[in-house]
Amino acid sequence: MEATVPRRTRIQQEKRELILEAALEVFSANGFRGATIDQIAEAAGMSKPNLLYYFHRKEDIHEALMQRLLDTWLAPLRDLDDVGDPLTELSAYIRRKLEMARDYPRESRLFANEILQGAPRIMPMLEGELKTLVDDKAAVIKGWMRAGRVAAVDPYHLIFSIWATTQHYADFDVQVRAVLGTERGGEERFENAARFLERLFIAGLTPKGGAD
Amino acid sequence: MEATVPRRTRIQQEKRELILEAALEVFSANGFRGATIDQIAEAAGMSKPNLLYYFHRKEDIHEALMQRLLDTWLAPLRDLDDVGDPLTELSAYIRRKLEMARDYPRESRLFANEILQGAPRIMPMLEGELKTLVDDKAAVIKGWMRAGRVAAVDPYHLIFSIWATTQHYADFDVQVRAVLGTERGGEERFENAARFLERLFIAGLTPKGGAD
DNA sequence: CGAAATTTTGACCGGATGGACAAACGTTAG
DNA sequence: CTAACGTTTGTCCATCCGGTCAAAATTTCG
Repeated sequence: MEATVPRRTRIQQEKRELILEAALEVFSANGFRGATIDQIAEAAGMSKPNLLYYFHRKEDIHEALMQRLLDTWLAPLRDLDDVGDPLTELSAYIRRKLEMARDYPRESRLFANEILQGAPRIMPMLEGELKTLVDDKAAVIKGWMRAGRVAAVDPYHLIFSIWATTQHYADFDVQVRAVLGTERGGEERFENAARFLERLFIAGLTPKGGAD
Repeated sequence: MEATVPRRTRIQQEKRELILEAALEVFSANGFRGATIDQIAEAAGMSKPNLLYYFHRKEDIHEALMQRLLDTWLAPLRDLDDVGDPLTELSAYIRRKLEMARDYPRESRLFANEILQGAPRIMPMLEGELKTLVDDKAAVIKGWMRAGRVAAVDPYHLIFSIWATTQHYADFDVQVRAVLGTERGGEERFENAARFLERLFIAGLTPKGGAD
């Protein structure tokens, strides 16, 4: 009797890992339908039947990828904590999200692809886990607002705008680069973005005088 | 001798229109590779060979769609004008962009799909027409900043963040709905978003005291 | 070593899909 | 009426792609 998820051998573990890494590359660049099993197999350095020995269906790969990514992806929001200075806490959240867009653009695009297509494969997670988490954190932010420590705005749309602005640098990367050009579009664009976003949100969230 | 783009008959005009409308629906929902000519033909109420009589290749449809959409899509930014109050001007821009996300979500998703895949078919436009336009408007905004009429921030990232936040409500619509739930996710979500975004950007752009 | 279990692969299948084509249909004008 | 032109469709083809299968290669373990 083993644990709930007993990956057989060490080879299985490694090969599944290899496949998921390759699949992340291919899915994020081409979307689910645009990606082919052959592409993933080649990127993973194995034959198609061999890949299908580890994941029986294309959708299984995608599902496994999603499952693992959701935790990583939502971690920054989970870490948004009630203790500490609200503005510092929110600043840190924005910075972490932007760092994730910079360091894990494939993950961001994978999600974006899935959502754009109507989230056919992760809708239950959106309505369940994600909604619960956001409701929870929105309540935390609302608490700060009631205490006058943060300007009173809609916490849901605040979270949406943080997602949108940060993930933009991963999802729309080619557009950002094209517009900034070769000189201004180097790696320093993330620092400039960080500076801008920090300023934008801090200004928008700093409570007015001593109202309420 | 006709004009540069002489659509032969009136029937041709109408049918091409019909096809592009259907293609917008199908491409925006499934992406380029995910969309099939059969789907588009069915949505347009004609047979596949008939459709191919008007557009010889699938890519031709996509290209025609893009061409026509770019003008509409960039119109709000083009209208950003040097005259008038800067904050009012920028507010109007944000509002118009959000209205477009509400009224033309398919167009937004079509672009998002294309950019996400690396913009293989519109890269020249991004580096040419789009970059020129943004450079132009960034200069206008910079002028406002030099005059102390708007807080000094990076105008490029300002534009990116306006794009990101507004288009988010079209591109990530299902996620927004899922998180807001059935009650808060009705049509009033756009009004709430407008209120929030207006406040966020106005706060971020209002110049400090009377510095400089 | 050698049998059993695991892993890998070449060959193949069926359905989907982009596209070609010629024949049929309709419309217009002499 | 009928020739000419524009439009529509049924049929077909080649390729791609997800997935199967049996056999071969490799690893594991007694």
